[in-house]
Amino acid sequence: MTKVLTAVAWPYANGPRHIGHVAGFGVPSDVFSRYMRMAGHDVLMVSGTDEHGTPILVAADAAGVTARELADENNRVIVQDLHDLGLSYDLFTRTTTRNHYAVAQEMFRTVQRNGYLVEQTTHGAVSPSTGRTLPDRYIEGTCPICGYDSARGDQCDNCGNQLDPTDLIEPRSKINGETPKFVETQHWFLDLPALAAALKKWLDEREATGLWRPNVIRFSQNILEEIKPRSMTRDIDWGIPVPGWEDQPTKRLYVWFDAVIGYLSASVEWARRLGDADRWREWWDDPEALSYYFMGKDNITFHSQIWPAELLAYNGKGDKGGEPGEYGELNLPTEVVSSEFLTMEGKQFSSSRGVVIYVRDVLARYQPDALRYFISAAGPENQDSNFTWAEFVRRTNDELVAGWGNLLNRTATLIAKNFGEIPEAGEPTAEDRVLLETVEAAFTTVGGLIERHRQKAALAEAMRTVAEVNRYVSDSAPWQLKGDDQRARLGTVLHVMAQAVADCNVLLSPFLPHSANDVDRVLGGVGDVAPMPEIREVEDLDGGPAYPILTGEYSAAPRWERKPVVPGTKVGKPAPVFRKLDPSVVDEELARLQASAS
RNA sequence: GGGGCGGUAGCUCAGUCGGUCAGAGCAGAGGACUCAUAAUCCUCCGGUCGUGGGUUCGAGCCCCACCCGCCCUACCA
Repeated sequence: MTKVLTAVAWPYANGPRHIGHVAGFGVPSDVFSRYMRMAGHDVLMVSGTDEHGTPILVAADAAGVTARELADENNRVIVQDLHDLGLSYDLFTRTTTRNHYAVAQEMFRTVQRNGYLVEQTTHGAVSPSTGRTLPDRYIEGTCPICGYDSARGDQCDNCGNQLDPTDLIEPRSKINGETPKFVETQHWFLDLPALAAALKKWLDEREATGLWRPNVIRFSQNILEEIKPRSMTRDIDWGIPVPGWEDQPTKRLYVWFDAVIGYLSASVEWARRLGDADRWREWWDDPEALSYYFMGKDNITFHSQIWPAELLAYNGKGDKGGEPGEYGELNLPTEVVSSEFLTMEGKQFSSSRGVVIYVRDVLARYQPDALRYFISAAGPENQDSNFTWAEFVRRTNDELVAGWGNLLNRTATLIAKNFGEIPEAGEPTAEDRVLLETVEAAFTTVGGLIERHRQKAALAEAMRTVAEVNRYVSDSAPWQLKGDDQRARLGTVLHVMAQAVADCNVLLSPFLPHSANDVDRVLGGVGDVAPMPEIREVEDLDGGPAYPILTGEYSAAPRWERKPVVPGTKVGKPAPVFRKLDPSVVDEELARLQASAS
């Protein structure tokens, strides 16, 4: 049994999340975790909402609420979405807990003590009215190169040149239009160059495993070449106070410095809530433990450079040496599993332009497993992929309903009509044996593919197995086995079908957990194939405000192997598990999209 | 500008060590069956693997150039 940390990207709480987000980190991390648990590993799956940073402040100002109020609201929406999708977090928390503040500050202090945080004077833009940092992207003005009047501080969208905000002619704040003030300001910089050699060594070792996706390892190695110190504090009054700068309430930790620490702080919180406060160390301090980080490609920098750099600095493993802090020597990521981007009807998702489908809107109208199926079958695993409603309807109707759902129905109906319970198997024929061997072999192939993060291939293999069973049913034609003299053969065929369907259900359960439980009930079980997360309202462990978490008890998941069906189990006439979609939903959804985009 | 990814059947995509690798699903045509949410099963149709060179006994696969699309470029997260 291996300790496996599934570290899932933290959804940013400036609004509800769209299906591109859950396609990138949510569903793949859950499929992986569910499978690894079934394969006998000790999985700890953690995440939470990321709630600091400028965009949340800006959104809160626009809504006339405080940043905390906005974060509270979006945290709830996101928790509900992830719950409804059936994502099996051991703990889904948030970055505004006191526990997280304490862990982030401990990391900062130790990294600082080890010498990897250096104070530097820099200049940046601030808003004169609020004193807050104005990030480059929040400044616009006239491009000095092409004269475009809405160039951003970091780049001109018209001519594509990279800019410095001080280059802009007549710069103005995108937030309130005022003229930014360029000031000198002190910040703590993470000394990445002092960690570059250690980072390179770690990346080279990771590359040598051959397991990382080519895009990810190449990109990670590439950005190492132009490594520079990077500021880990900001002029902002929303975020985690900077240790040693408590007297300066407008200086806070950079949101990314603390967000990645969430993986550690959530593990700590999980252990504390379990009443076994040091339990998290089994995933973090034991070099044998494995850790997999799931995210979209825009997060690679932070997971294959910033976070490992923080860990190396904390461990005292850079050029400047040092000693680990109270958390001990922490494990660096085993694998950064980044996905690419999902596009929406051929266009990039954009909340501001209305090119977006929110998770909750999909879940309000369609089954969660229909979305999970689409994402698993056609998601942006190794390259960008496109979501279209037509394809969503087709995948649901032709593959989920017509392929898998129909196999279940014909099996259950035949059993219900002829026996009312799963019959005993008689002497198997060669065909029976071949089918059962084929299905059983799929545990190895599908499992191996999931383990190597090739979920599209894994699901395709599972669905190919479903097709094999459908073929067996057609070839065996149990509906033609009518006389008393054929009753024993009929029983055997139906027994084999029941076994094969039960096996397929286990194979599909990491992808389709909700329906896996429904399928189990159709076959006379109690629906305990795929444990589900629950939302729980909890007190902050250290006296902060209460909040909802996502957690669950997943140890009851079945093993990743054949579980023999039990003859005599009652099977009644089935009700469909999967809902077929009317083709008209394509036009309805496209009209909806059109309306929101205009 | 720099870096990266992709361009394979009408559509969506597999093809991980250069040697049955020219594939799957859908769409289209025909047939079988009737247990099943008109689902299922079988057969057929279908490609100059972006373009042009090169390496090799042999190239979707390796090298070079070019065309097209997308992404990243680190003070958005």
